[in-house]
Amino acid sequence: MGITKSEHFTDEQNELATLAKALGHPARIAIVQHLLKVNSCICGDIVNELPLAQPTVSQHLKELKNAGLIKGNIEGNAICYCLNEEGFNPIKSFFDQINTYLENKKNQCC
Amino acid sequence: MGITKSEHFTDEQNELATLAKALGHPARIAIVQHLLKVNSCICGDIVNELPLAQPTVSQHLKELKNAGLIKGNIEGNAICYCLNEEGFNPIKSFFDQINTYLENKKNQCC
DNA sequence: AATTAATATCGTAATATTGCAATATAAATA
DNA sequence: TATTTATATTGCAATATTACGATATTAATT
Repeated sequence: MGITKSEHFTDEQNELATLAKALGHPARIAIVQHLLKVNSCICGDIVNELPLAQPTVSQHLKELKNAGLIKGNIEGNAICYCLNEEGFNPIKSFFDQINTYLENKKNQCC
Repeated sequence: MGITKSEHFTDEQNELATLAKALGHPARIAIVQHLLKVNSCICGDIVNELPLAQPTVSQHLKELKNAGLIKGNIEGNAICYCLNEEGFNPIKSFFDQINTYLENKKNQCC
């Protein structure tokens, strides 16, 4: 990302940015969309779904997991992934604020 | 970002990722939050608000503008920025989907 | 016209991200 | 226990992001 002065921002700002950044790649959007569709699936299904090599998918899954947006359960020698409800809460309330604002403000700029 | 194979993903996935990436930095979250609070303000106010130099802030504003999340109106020799309502639509409907899903699914993983 | 004020752009160093081959790990199965 | 299957980790090259000093641009003011 380059040099980021995260110490100069609030915890909330850093948390929201981390969540947004986790969603800031089409492969990770595709993973979330796939989990929305199938509810839960093993890693191999996602590898088949995406146009990327297995290590690359594994890395994207790791980033989504680190951000708290998905969770993985060991299931035999496979790992079953699904969305993590609580992980979306901060970003959900952020967009709720924005939506409420935009609905009331009717977009009058300057 | 490194090598990103955006041609392998759908337009929707690329668009959502672009919007999320634009919000994936605490400075840009802070800018959006500030605009939420003051409705609109000139660039210089944002420079004073953030712990970053003017060229850096200008660059962050440019990225938010390129993503369509804010717009800037020339006002004398200053530029007045505010949120761009339509820009948030794709990401809004994406999170609406996620919220609807999570409310109905009650988070049953695997 | 020169100066000031506000913002953008350029250039560049430091750092982060992306992608994947090679390899490691861990569980199931033969 | 050797092999297969599923996933993660390592290492590295290519590329992107971040930050900011220096400088350019543009409009207002003197």
